[in-house]
Amino acid sequence: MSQIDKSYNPSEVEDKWYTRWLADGCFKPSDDASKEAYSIVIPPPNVTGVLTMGHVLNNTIQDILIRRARQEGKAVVWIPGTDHAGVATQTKVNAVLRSEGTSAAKLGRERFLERARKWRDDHGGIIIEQLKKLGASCDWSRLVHTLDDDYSKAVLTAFVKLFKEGRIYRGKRMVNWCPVNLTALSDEEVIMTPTKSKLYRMRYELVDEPGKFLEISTTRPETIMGDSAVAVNPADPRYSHLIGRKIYRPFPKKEIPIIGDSYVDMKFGTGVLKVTPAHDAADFEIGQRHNLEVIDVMNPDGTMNALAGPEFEGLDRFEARKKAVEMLDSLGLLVKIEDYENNIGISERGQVPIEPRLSDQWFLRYPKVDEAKDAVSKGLIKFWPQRWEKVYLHWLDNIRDWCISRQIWWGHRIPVWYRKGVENPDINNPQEVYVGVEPPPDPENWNQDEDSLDTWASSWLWPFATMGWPDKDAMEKSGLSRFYPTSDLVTGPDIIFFWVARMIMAGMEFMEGGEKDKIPFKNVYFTGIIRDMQGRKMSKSLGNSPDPLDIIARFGADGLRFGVMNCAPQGQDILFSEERVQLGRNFCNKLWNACRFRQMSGEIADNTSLEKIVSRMDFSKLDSDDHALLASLEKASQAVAKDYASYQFNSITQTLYAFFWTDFCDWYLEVSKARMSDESAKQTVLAVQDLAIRQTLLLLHPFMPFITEELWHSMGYAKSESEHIQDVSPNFSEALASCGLKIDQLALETTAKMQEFVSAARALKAQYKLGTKRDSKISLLASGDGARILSENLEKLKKLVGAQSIEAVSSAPDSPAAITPLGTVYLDLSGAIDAEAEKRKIGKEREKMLSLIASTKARLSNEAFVSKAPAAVIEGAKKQLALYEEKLAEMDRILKQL
RNA sequence: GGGCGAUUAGCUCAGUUGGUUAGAGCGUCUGUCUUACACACAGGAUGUCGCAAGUUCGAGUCUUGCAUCGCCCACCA
Repeated sequence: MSQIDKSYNPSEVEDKWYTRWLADGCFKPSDDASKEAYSIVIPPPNVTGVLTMGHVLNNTIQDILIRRARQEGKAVVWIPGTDHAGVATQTKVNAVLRSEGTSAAKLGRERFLERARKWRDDHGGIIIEQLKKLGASCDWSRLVHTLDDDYSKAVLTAFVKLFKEGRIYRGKRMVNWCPVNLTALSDEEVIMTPTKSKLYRMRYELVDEPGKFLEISTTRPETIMGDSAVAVNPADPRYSHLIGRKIYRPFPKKEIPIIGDSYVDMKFGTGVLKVTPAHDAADFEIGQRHNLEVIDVMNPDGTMNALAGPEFEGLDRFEARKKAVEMLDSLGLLVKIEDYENNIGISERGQVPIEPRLSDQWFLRYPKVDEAKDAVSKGLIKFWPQRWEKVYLHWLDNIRDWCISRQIWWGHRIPVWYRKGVENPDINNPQEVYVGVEPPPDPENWNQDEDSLDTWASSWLWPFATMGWPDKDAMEKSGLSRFYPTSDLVTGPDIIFFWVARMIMAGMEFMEGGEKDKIPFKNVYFTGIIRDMQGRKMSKSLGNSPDPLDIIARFGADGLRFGVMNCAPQGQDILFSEERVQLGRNFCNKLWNACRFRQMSGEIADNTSLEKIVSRMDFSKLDSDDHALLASLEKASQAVAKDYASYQFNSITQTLYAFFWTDFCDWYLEVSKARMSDESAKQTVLAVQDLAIRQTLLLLHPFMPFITEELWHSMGYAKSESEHIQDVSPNFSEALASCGLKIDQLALETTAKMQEFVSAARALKAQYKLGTKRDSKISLLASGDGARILSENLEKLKKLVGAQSIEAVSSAPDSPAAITPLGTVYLDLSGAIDAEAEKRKIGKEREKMLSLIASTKARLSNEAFVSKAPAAVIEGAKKQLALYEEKLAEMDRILKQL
């Protein structure tokens, strides 16, 4: 053991221990088959991303769970990995290429992928190093990336299986098209955003009745050219007679039918809807019902094509909108323009409005939907907080097929090959379409599908594909049978559909055994979202997103972790500011200095086990403060265990903070200062300190791994250089009991009384500006067991109050007074008492006391209360009243004397 | 339109089965380098617990309604 430094230097300590932990293999699971398994798979961050506060929150929670499980002696593994983030990465690489004056199209698929891989390797893995700085104790030897060969094989295996089951199909459907990234997106990747726009009222002329018009409202005049009908509700008396007649589409001018469809809302706008099957999902369905022509007037990039007419061709869709309005106006067909707010679907990646677009895509009919619902509703998988169950079930109840194909190259290419030279190959004919994990044996005769898979169609396999699935040997090697299902999943509710729900379905679909063996995890803890103090989401553009690495450099990883966890109630959003971290940093410093004080107080004896420390105590020297401290610590340990069971992390930090700062440092260490001058008690007091610090370090370790490990060693708790705090059980009560140390719970009461006494005496001194004087003369007119407590604890109390003497007196001196549980305390001012001030003070307290007595009396004389309330409550009220009356009498006595 | 969450001290939040005088951190005011820690210590000030009704002997806590803020879901042009 070594003398510790004057101030805590986190960066030095953190680097030292992280290196040691890696070298000692601390993050690898135990092979001991008798140990209970505990596992977590990390939500894979984007491989080219950097650490955000969201990651800090999420991974700190996982690390806490993981480290606590290690302390409990489980075989623990936390599997790390990264995600290839298809569209996001391809977008970034495209931008790089653009800046170099080239493009993906110019490079071609192979060269583009080469380039993207290089970009990934150059920028990738930063986040992994950052997670290490945070202290994340992942088993890094298991690092998985979704584009690794083995993982890719899992993705393709899943595809092929689902294809063979008939769950994957290809079809021409309306999809969400991103005109920036030129790919289809799933419904979940579209963010509905209220947007200020315009509602254009225009009029179309009836063909058989020139001069007669129908008024129609639209927000998208640029799609007029794609109109193939006008629809009204058949039940609408205003228009039903028009059904079957024709109307002119203004440009390109053409006769189109008026149709009746009950989809049309009679109450909206004019009750007349223009139908553009190629550019609106609802219109497409109407078109299907009425066999309407589908006129696609746009290019994939959102510019207008030749079908839109020569005035429009080549124009961007928003330019085309302006142009269309101008044309309507000049034709006299524009009735009015209103301001209007509507929901527009925005591409999550491209940040532009998506375009409903008809295209050939691959879809998945989700497997095992009912099983996935049951797993959660029956409690096989528990959600924390539970309310997310509703959200989850609602989504599954309304689930629609998943568009899994993306028109990008960065990802898993769809494992489907079409025989060369076959027009419209039949997907069910193996002669014409080959589907397999391995390419066809004669690749020269086939063309592979150009699309790749949605990234989530790879990450939904994460809990088992990271454990070697589908390869039997790899599964054996990584211990799938042992670590799957995983224990806990920690993630944000924003990806409950993207990821959580899909993983559950994937587990049910691909894993074997009973439903209990198939589920991917037993608990899902949903974190809140980290926001700034104004409640805004953190974002790069707002510049309100602090760099966690910078915070770690200034406050230490432990301070960051503790500060974040301290303000993270279960599932509520977190308003983050640096002050939170200061709290954590300050707590580290408190811990550090308490240990320093312990070291300065006396040589550290054998601290290598709880039993050894207890054996150093002379039980007869234990006084009420020792008992109270240990009782309080026992309570804290139990509260912590209970909070882990319900994932109440902020409650744990609060419990430990309060115990250590208030009970241990503010009271016990101060008390120790007086007691340690008594040589006969000193060793026992030091042993109690050692015991309390040891237990605090153990309980704190999951939250603050670095400083606790450092102190574990420097305070001599480690049995050897190679023992780590993560391997030591945090169990306290049973361990104490087995050492024969019985804790007197009643001591808590005695200590509480002394604390109140000290507090009151100090306040009295402060009132007379004597707060800093150490030589005050104090008298106590004792009540109850006050005299005994005073005499037994005289030295301590003198030191704590800052008194030269505390004398028990039998009659009240003429001095300022305060009422305490030990009796009435008097401060000797040698006659310099300010009688008026005293009267005011006591008078104020007396007022309060009178109202308390009145309300308690009223309660007790209430027939209904006395007859219905439980006996204990009534008894409590009576006791209370007696106490109040006693105090009142004492106040009256003091006032009279004044 | 449907669902969920929040509303407690100047700020951010605890308050888990309804039961003594509602707590913490930060901030603020006063004093202090008191043999660990000024990232600290001691003391003080600050609350009709969003509003209204109800249940109950008793409500910050349970019920209903309302208000404000936030989030999620939903094909009204």
